Amino acid sequence: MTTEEPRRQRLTRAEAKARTRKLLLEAAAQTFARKGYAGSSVEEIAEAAGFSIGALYSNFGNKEELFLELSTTYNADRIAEASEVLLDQDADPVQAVNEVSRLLVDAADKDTDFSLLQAEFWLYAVRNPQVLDQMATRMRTPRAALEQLVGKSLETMPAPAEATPKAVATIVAALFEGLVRQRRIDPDQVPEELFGAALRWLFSGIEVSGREKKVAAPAKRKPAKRPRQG
Amino acid sequence: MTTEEPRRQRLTRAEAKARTRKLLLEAAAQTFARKGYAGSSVEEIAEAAGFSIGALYSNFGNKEELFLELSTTYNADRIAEASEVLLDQDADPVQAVNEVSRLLVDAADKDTDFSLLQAEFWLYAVRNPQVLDQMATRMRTPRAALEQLVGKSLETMPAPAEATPKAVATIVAALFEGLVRQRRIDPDQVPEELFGAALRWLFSGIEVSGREKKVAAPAKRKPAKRPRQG
DNA sequence: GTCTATACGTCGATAGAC
DNA sequence: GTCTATCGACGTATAGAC
Repeated sequence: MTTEEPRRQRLTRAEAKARTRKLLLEAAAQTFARKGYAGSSVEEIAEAAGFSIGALYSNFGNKEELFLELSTTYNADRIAEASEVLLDQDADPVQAVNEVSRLLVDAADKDTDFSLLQAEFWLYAVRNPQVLDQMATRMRTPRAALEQLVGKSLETMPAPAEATPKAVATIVAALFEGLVRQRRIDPDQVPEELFGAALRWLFSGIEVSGREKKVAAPAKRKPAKRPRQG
Repeated sequence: MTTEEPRRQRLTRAEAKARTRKLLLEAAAQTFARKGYAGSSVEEIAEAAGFSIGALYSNFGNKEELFLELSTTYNADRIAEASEVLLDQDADPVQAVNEVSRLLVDAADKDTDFSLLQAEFWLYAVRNPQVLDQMATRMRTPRAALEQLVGKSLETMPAPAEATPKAVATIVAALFEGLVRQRRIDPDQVPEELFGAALRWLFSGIEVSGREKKVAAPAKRKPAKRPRQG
């Protein structure tokens, strides 16, 4: 056994490095969240992962590349989870929005690093225009999922023309983000129910606005909907 | 003239220092916004203000104290302006909310440092619990002003019991903050009208929710309102 | 009250051993 | 592929001249 050829002991060669990368990225997430990008040293990150500085530079070009790769993979992971949940809702679309918001609040409370990292990513992007485009692009997938969910809700009501899925999705996302942030400063001021209440009021308001204007010029709607299920 | 006693040339002694402090704080705001707290050096700040490192340390204990004082004075200034505008509205409370949101969007677009600094303050506060309390305290004044404005709007409609001024003010603040942030990443996705639209829908939704429940148990209200004006 | 010079530490990144 | 040792640059904060 011990004299076996080193060609593939277990599949160690490539996998060991992948494992190191993963551990380094997790340590980076923790460290960047706690100390910020500029406030975190590569030594700190490497130590938190149980490796040395050399191992870090063997896996990432430099500190900035590590940070940018984290901003990609970290969000990609969350988005994968969230998108599944968002699109897997068969129940009332309106109720689904409520449930989703509940799930997101839970996640935000448990994963205390999340909002900190998002703030770091946002700051970095705003300060580095070329990264800003990347971030806008990455946000497109989860945003599309949210738009789809919101769109389904809007179809159940006589929404006004201004209440496009895109516009309402933007409002919902902003609302959520803002409330999570406020909640970190003063949890008592932002109880869990507030998320659901805000969404209910928002959609109720959209509905009555649509009703007041009667049927608000639905001419642009494509008639070819529900390609399945019929 | 030149041999005159130096007791008070103009009132220079105290005022010169105050002027230096002010210039340093302005330079600090700019630098912290552009580079972040940890990413900014005291030398950079001092240079931007046209002074030396020594002058900075002569006016502030250290980098952290400069940052914390900035977080106080900077917000105090904005709050003073905003509060005036918020409480000076004699028009329709509902319309006033719209106008205020318009003003705030304008301010956010012009003062590009604002949201960056707010993000820095928020991150610093979340990472330093003792500072978090200070921040929560400082936010009380502007929050009270917003609550008052929101409260006036709510009095004009049959709002449900859950729609307290405090709760709705929290939602409005979160909405605004979230939209401003989104707008920095992708301005096209967050047009100016979206702020007003979101607020109209929100308040419309609150109104119909209150109407559906008829008069929603206003038992908790203290009868001793309007101590003046009667 | 402000400036110049400097002490002292830390950080990012590299080179070479294993 | 990872670790240890180290270099050069930069950062905070202080001391003393003016």
